[in-house]
Amino acid sequence: MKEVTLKQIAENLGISITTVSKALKDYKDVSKATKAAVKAEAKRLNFTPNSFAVNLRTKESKTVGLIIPEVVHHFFSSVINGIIDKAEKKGYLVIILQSNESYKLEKKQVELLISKRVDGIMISMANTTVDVGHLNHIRDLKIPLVMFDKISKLVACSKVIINDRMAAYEATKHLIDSGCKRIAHFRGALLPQNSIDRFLGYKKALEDHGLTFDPALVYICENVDYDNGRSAALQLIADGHKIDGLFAITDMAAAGAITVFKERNINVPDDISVMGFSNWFLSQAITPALSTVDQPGYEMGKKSFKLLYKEMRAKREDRYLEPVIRVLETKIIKRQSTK
Amino acid sequence: MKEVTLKQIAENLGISITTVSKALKDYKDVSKATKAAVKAEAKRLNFTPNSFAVNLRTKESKTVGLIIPEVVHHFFSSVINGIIDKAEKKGYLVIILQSNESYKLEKKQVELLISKRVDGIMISMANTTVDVGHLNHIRDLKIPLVMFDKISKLVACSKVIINDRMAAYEATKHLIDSGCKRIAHFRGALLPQNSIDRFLGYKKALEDHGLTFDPALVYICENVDYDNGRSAALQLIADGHKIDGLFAITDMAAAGAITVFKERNINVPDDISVMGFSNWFLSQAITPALSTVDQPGYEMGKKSFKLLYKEMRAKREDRYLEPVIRVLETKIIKRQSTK
DNA sequence: GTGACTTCTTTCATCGTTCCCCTATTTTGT
DNA sequence: ACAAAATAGGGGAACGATGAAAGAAGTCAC
Repeated sequence: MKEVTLKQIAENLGISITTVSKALKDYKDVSKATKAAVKAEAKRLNFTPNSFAVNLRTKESKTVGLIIPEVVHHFFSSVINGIIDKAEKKGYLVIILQSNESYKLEKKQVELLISKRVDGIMISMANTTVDVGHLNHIRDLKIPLVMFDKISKLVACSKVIINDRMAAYEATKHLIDSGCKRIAHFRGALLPQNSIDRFLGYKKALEDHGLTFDPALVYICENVDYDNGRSAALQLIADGHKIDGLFAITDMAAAGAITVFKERNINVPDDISVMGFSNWFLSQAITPALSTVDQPGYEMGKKSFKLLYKEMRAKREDRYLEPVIRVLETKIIKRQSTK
Repeated sequence: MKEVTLKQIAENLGISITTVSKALKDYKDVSKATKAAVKAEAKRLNFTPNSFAVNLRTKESKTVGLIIPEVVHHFFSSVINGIIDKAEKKGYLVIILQSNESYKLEKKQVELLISKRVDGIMISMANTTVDVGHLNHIRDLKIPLVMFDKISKLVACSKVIINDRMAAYEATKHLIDSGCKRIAHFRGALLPQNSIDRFLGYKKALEDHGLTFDPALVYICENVDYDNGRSAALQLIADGHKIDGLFAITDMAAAGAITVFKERNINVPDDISVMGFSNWFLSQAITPALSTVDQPGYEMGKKSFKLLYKEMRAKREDRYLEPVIRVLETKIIKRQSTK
């Protein structure tokens, strides 16, 4: 039960280790006969190169790291899907870490990936991350880095995002187009940029279409989940606001609100039209089916890896690549929760 | 911009590489003074051991592989969550691959992980996997292996599962207890054992409670998703069966069925009570909220890694560990879709 | 003074590949 | 026929860390 190594094969065939190595990699300076013999013996012994040794020599591990806030999340798991699909095709494996929205953990994980010497890193920032020193550290070490979705302008690396502001603008416009005059907004916490951008898009859409923006109609959902949506909706009702439209920052929050409306016999969409954001499974399964903004998670994952891959290749060839920013298309999905 | 190595530190301090190595690992045979000097210099230069070299020497990478059918899936992403949380605490990283329910891909991925020399492998089988040669190959190589959820009896390794049969029995019993007399079942495809087990649990519950099992009331959902649930429900109605209960193999399928029932003005739970399986987000967000079986994904992930960890430790110490099977508790979650 | 012991440090061999740089041998050109 | 070039293969030093074993230096006892 010994490990099969190049040495083993070389001894069996009475040739040098070098020749075996070259033969297996189809170097031109080995004769066909030798190559054939080596390959046959390698197959016979079921030889697989020791990747630890290869890593050490080549200084590459064909492994990339991915840090995301949460795994159990429709959008992020779609991104993971896109990343590992694409990565596998290019011969890369993906190590996944989740920051649980914690800056401290995120920082530690970055260091961990660096010490593991992954060939590249992809990250979507935790909400609580304000200092980006750890991310710039990655750049300082010349490790390829790509950020997606939750990014920071303070890090000069390639990024893949959607235009949150425009998407929110379109979502709000859809509500306006369908006749809504007083539109509330359930926004996220103050920190992640996406939450701000979506809010700004909402506000801009109102202003551009002759509706006055009323800050009282904006509610904050700390975790943008189902329960948050419920409580914001309850608060909205308790506050006695008469609205005919709601744009919620996530589908979960929208779903929570819809449940509350149903409980209170408020008809969706006749009394209040509701727009969500993300297009999770959920949105088609609830009643009424939720109109929402499709956020292309899988595409984002694929694109992110693609950019990372280019950077890794450039690095290998000692080239420098100017960071690029890719903005992916979103689209409005009209279902039954809007007219 | 050179890499910092032991050699570097040794030269700076005018001592040998070995001493540096030992000092950093707190070997007892290095003087305190030297240790302090080495540590100071290491910190000053920001030294991190080259993990490639360490891997090669120690023949360990502190990395484990995980193969699952799908990432974008509430249950599996919960398992991932449990695994990487636990793994990280023990200093292990997790490489995730998804088989997309394909046997061919799964097999390739197993070989890939073996060639990458991960310290252990965790897997939940693809539905289409019947031959388990690739899994036994893992065992032959003495690589620690743990299977979870979708397992095979033909592989002698540790496993973490739920008792699908009993859980389905309990779910069906809940329907019976709430007064249902004619209970339909939306089952999964023929292949994965879970699907069979749940079906058997359903059948047994009927028989044990004096209800006759009617094969005509069992519908097959190929992908057990929302659309499958819808079409099965439509078929059920078209077939003209009068039922007062439905046990669907997944929450998604149950949600699809409920939508159809609502469209046809069939009241849930008054006319038909519905039970799902898994307890996804979804189940609390739809109307009526879905009664279901809670499947502890996070726990399963944690437990699986724990078992793998034990095996990896045993291997390092050249001990042999008898495979164990852990059966996790499920519980019935009563919501509004059942009486 | 010499053997026996500590205590600290170095030497050396490895892990398994890769790749630069040689040496033979054969082929080609003129 | 002989220099130049092409072909085939081998030697051996890395890569960076580890650890068994040997060496050096100092301490102590009798």
